[in-house]
Amino acid sequence: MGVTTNDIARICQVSRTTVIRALNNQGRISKETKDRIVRTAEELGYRPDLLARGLVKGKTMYIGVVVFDVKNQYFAQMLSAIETEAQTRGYCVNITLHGKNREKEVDLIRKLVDYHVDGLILSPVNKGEHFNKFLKSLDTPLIVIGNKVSDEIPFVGIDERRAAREATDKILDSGYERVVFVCPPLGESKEGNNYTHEQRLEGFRDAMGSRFTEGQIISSESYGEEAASILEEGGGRTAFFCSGDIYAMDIMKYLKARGKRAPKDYGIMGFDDIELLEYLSPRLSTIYNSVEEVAKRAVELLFDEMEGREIAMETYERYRLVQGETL
Amino acid sequence: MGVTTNDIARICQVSRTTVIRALNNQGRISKETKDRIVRTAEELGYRPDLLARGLVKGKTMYIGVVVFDVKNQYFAQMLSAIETEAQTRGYCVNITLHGKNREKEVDLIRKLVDYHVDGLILSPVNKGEHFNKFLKSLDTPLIVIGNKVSDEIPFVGIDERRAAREATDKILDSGYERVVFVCPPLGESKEGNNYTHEQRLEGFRDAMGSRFTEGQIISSESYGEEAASILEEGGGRTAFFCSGDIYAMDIMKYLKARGKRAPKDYGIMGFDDIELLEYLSPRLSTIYNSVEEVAKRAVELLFDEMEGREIAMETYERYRLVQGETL
DNA sequence: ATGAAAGCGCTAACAG
DNA sequence: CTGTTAGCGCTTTCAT
Repeated sequence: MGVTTNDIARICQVSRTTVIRALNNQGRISKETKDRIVRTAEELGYRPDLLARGLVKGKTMYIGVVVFDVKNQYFAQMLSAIETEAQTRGYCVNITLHGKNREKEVDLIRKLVDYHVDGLILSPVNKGEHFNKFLKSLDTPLIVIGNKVSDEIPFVGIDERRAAREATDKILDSGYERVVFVCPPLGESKEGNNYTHEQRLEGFRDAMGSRFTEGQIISSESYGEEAASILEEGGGRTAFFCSGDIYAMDIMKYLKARGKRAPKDYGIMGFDDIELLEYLSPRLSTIYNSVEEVAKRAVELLFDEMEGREIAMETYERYRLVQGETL
Repeated sequence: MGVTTNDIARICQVSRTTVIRALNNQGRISKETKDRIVRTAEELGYRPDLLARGLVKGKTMYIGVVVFDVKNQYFAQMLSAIETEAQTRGYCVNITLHGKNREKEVDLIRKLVDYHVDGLILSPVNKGEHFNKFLKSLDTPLIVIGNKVSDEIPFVGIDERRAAREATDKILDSGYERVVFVCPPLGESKEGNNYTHEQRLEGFRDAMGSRFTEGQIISSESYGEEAASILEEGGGRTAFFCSGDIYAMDIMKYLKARGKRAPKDYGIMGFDDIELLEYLSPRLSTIYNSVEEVAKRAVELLFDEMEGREIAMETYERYRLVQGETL
C-alpha cells in the first residue's frame, strides 16, 4: 500500500541500493543524488517498512515487557520507569498483560519472541524447571523482576526476606505482643510463582523465631474479616504485617468501618510504598521497595546482555523502612 | 538462528509449500505427511517468524495503543479493559507511553504503523488540523478515546459537558454559594489536546450561567494552596468541583493538614471515579465515567472498522453521578 | 495431494 | 560514487 524504496528508485532513476544509502545516510553518495532522493521520499511520504527491516536485520529496536496487571500501582510505576529508560536508548517498549493467567503468559512471551523483540523483561507468574527451560530456550536476552525463576535467569529485585525480617523486628520492637502476617497471594494456586511473597514470609519467620506459629498467617481472600475476628479475640496488642500495601489498605478500611483504628487499636505495616499512600491517613508504615530503581536497573542489565556483556545473575537494589503513623 | 520451514522441508523431504500447509492446516494434504511434518516441527521447536508472516500478509494481529501514562488509574483501567477485549478476539495489544510529549506521541504512532499494527487506539495529547491530517494519512483503522481530534476521527467517550453541568447543578442544589472549578490541565500548554477538560469547563459554565466568573477557575499547579486561600477568604459555603479525582484527593489532603475537612468546612466533587477512591474516606462525590465500557466499545468499533464496516464518528457511553460524602 | 516460482520490502556483500 | 545480486522466512497463485 505504501511507498517503497522501489518506487523512489524508479522515480529518481537510480537503484534501490542508492535509495537506501541516501535514506540511511551511510556509504559514499553524492550530495546531489542524495538530496534528490531524500526530497522525493519526503514528498511521497515514504516510510520504511519496519517488518521488512526487522526481518533482514534480525533486530527490531523493541523490548517486550510482560506483567500481569497495570491497575496494580507497583507495576504501573515499574512500567513507567522501564519506558523512560528504554526510550533514552532509542528503543520502544511493547507492554503486554495477562492477568495472572499462566498459559497466556507463556503465549505472550512466545509471541514477543516470534516478533523478534530484542530483549524481554518479565515479572512472571510461572515457575519451575519447565518454565526455566522454556525461558532458556528462547535465546532472547531477558531479565526477571521480582519473582525469581532460577539461578539461570538474571534477576533484579530487593532482598525481600531481609526487608521483611527488619520490618517484623521493627513491629516487635514497637511492643506488639502478637504479629500476624497477611499474605493473600500465598492462598492462591501453588502452581503460581510467589517467590516474592514466599521470601517475605521467610523473613517474617526469621524474625519471629520460636514465637512463630502457623496461626499467625492469613492467606485467605477474606483477610478483612479474619483480621477483625483476630482483634475481637483479644490477646494482647496486635499488629498486622501485610505483604503488600493494598492489603493493609483494605484491612484499615475494613476495621475502620468497625470502629477500630491504627495505631490506637492495632498496628499495621505494609510493603511496597506505592505512590497512592500519600493520599491516605494515617500514613501507613511500610517498606519502600525501589521499584523505579529496580526497573531502571533491569533495563540497564538487559542492554548489557543484549550487547553481549556478562551480567550478574542476581542484582539487589536497596529497600528502606518507611516510618509511618500506623505502628 | 531458529528453525525455519526450509529446515523442516529438507528433513521431511517435501517442499516448503507442503510444510506450510501442514502447519497451518489448510488445503488438501495427506494425513500421513501432515503428521510427520507437524511432529518434526514440534521436535525441532519450530516457531513461525512473525515478522516474515506480517510482511507478506500485511496483517500482524496486533493492535497498538498510545497513551501518556499508566500511573494514572484512569489509563490503567482503560488499558486493562482494552487488553482483555482484544485478547478475546485473538489479538495482542502493544501498549506504548509518551508522557505528554507531543512529538514522541507522533513518533510512537508512526512507529506502530510502520510495524503494521492492524489498528490503533489513542488518547492523544496532540490536536489541530495538522495532527488530524496526520492521522488520516495513516490509513490504519484508529479510534480516539477521550480527547477528540476532529469530526473525521472516530471518537468514543462520555458526554463530558453534560456530566459536568449535572455535577455543578448537584453542587448548587446542595446549597453551596460559591463553586470553584479546579482544572490544572487547563493551565498547561495551549498546544496540547485538552478536549476532555475543556468540555468539563463548558459544562461548569453552562450550569453556572450568569453566576460564572473567571475567578472561579483554578488552573495552576499549586491548586492546593489556592484552594486553601479561597477558603480563608470566607464568603459563603464553598465547594470545589475538580476536573479529575486526583486533584480532589490532593486538595482534601492539603486542606486536611490545615484542619479543614469536607463536607463540614467545604464541599468537593471529583471526576472519573477511579478505583482507589474506595480506600479513602470520606468517600468522594464524583462522576463515574465508564472507562471500562468506553475502552470496550473502542475495541469493538476498531474491529468493525478493521473489518470494513461503517462506524459512527462519535459514540457516547453512559456516565453516572456518584453520591459520596463530600457535598 | 504436492511442488515450483514469484514476491512482500528491505539490507548487505561484492563488483565496477 | 553507484549498481547487481542474493537473501531474510513466509505465503500464495498456478501447475502437475
